[in-house]
Amino acid sequence: MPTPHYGQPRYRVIADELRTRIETGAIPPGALLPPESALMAEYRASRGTIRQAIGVLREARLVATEHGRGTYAALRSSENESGLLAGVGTVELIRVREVAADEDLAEAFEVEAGTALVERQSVQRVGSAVRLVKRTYRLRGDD
Amino acid sequence: MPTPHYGQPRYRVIADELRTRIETGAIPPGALLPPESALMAEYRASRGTIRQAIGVLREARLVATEHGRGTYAALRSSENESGLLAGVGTVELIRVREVAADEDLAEAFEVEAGTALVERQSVQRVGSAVRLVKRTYRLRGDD
DNA sequence: AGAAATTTGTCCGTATGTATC
DNA sequence: AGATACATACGGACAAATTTC
Repeated sequence: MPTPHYGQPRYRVIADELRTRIETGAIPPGALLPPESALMAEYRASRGTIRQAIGVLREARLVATEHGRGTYAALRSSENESGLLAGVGTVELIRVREVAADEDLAEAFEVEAGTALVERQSVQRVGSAVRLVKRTYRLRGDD
Repeated sequence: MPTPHYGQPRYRVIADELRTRIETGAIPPGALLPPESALMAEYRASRGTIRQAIGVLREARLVATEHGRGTYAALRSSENESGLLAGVGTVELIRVREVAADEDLAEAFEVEAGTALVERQSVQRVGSAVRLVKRTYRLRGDD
């Protein structure tokens, strides 16, 4: 199979399909997703494509992956596992994730509430103390 | 070379090296990074690895890529501090209000959830369309 | 305790399509 | 038209963490 990207790329289609499985409970919270090898067979896609699809879900914090174990559907309470405290710089990007637009954001972007937005959170430190937290929101279409 | 290393994936090492070049001014703001082919030769890495490294910097908004052009070092002074895209469109402060800290914010500021924070929301427009919404959070009385 | 199997992580090389200069 | 760069997709390989036998 060469590379026809008509419309949606395959990894996005696969990501959406897996997202639906998680959101409908076909894959319950905390459960393991099928291993990459199984998804390769099911979707007849290469491993790279499967991993790219899972990467989309991971960025959206819908799944979490552990080396040697597998990829789990996220638990609702495991939201604050960012734990990126390495930088000494003044501004540090903490995370990027997809969130559903609340009413305010939906009104600003003129979309329906619940539309997926990309949220970036960063913190500004003075010494070790957090001075400010910044969250920016963009449409998924990007810049 | 099969796959040496570990301790740090190659693409992260390359990303860190490029980040240093940008932050030290070896690659000045707005300047083009070397093309992928040059980085491939310099680091003896495959294209995918180079692109992955650049992807890390792009996500952190340290660089920006343009189709058919190349990858530029970001204009740190105006772009990184504000989180906005330099010089594009108009910025308008929408509102200031007090909100209760959610779990993420409480953890960042090292206070209890529910502590009052000052939230400022502003939007960046290009024409009439909203490009980006920014929300900043500070402790009350901290400016 | 140890070896094998499973699963994810990373890297390589290649190929095709698309967009811009 | 040609060069450059990006997006997507494939296949193969070895490394590392975990589980299973």
